[in-house]
Amino acid sequence: MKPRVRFAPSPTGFLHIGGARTALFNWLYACHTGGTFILRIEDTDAARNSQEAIGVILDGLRWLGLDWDEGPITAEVTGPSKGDCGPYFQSQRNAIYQRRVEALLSRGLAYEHEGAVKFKMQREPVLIKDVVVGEVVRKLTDREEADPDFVIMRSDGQPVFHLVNVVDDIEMNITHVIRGEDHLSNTAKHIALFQAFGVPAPHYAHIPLILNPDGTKMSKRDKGASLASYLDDGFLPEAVVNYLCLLGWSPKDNREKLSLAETIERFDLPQILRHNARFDYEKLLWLQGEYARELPNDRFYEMAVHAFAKAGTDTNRFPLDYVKAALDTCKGKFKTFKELPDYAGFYFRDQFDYNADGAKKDFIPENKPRLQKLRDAFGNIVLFTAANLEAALKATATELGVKAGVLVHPCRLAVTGNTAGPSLYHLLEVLGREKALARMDKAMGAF
RNA sequence: GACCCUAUCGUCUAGCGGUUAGGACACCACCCUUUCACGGUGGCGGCCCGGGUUCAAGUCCCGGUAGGGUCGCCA
Repeated sequence: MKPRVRFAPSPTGFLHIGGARTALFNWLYACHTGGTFILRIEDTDAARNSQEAIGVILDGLRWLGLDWDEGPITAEVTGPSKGDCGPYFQSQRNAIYQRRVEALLSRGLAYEHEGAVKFKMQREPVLIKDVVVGEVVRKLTDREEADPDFVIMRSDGQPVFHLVNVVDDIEMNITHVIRGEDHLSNTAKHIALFQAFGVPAPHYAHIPLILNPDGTKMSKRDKGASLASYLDDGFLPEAVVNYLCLLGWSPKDNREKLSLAETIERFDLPQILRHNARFDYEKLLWLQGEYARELPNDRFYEMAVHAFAKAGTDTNRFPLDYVKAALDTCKGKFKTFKELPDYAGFYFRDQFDYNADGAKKDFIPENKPRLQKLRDAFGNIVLFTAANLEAALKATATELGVKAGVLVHPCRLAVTGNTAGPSLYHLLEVLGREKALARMDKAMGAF
């Protein structure tokens, strides 16, 4: 029988990076084994569910490219779905839970208590066989010792997580439960429930958690906790996926950058690490740079234009050839697309401030006549190309008896306002004679 | 408080009883270079502590310590 795995998030309004990694590992395992990946929405807590919150989950998974074989198609709880085990929203499966609870009740395995229904939990330790962690003997805690039973249906008739989780795993024929290690202790309850229903428990694989850089638990508020923040910050999903694969799993051959196909090929449950991992933003940034550099041009332009639009710059007001030429000078020189509007904004506006440190260093009296001479040399160029600009600048430098850098720095600052940026000669060519010379003229007034 | 999991450079990791403990990110230096980035070379830096077992322990066992998780009519 082919594995059937599921990602079962609850709609809290955001998708945690750790949840995304759990989804990824489930998806990878399904792909690796030719199994089925199911998306089930655990929206039993009516108080904090909303269609928007569900949309966040679907959008996040789609952005990462984690397509599901069974589950909802839209964020609408009564909307269409794919697969034969629906509904895939737990809020729509109440009759099923009701029947299961009644079955336990009638067999004396559960009982009513203050309007709620409690499950009769065994007092003996439970053996959890985990593919990742190994065999774990879970004893009762002191509080559980006092009352080992737990609520499976609230007094308002709504079922509780432990119950619905197990019932749906049974109903949906889940063979492998791959989830965060925060569920390991609860697994004893789940195993007891499976026994009560007379169904063998699935295989369990509890994966380590993702922690903050300082080792503390990564909660909602922490930087980088939300998957959506990576989309907002202009990361590439393939970089995020690649990075997430490296947290708690390793290809073991000293490689970091892996294609999805290779990862699917190599991924398996037993080699998942047992210890938690801290999130390293710098390493993600490095992978982002790796993927950004080799982005196909069409996608690069699309993302770049979008990044500018988001920053309030409509690049469509400029000729397409100009935009593309401008972007070509930037490719591979920045990492996240969020950086781009600052990096190359000078192509799309004539008003900008000069970098203060740069101005202090380069806009000094002795550079003014030099910049004037360079401006004149540029003005005499017939074809305003990078090669000709470079030749003119170097000739001018020789004539003045200075190194090229002496002219390069003030010139860059004059035409871009920045001390760093694309290749000077290429950006001048793209900018064109008129703008380039005008900006140099204007800068000389700032000395 | 109880129960469970974990422990290799700052971080992510390789390691499966015998290694000069390897790689990546970050950091530092140098090279390349008009800036930045890329690339190249080199460097810094680690087996949590204490007991065992063994000819031999990062690797196995026990204890400690530290970190994380769980014990809800949240999921």
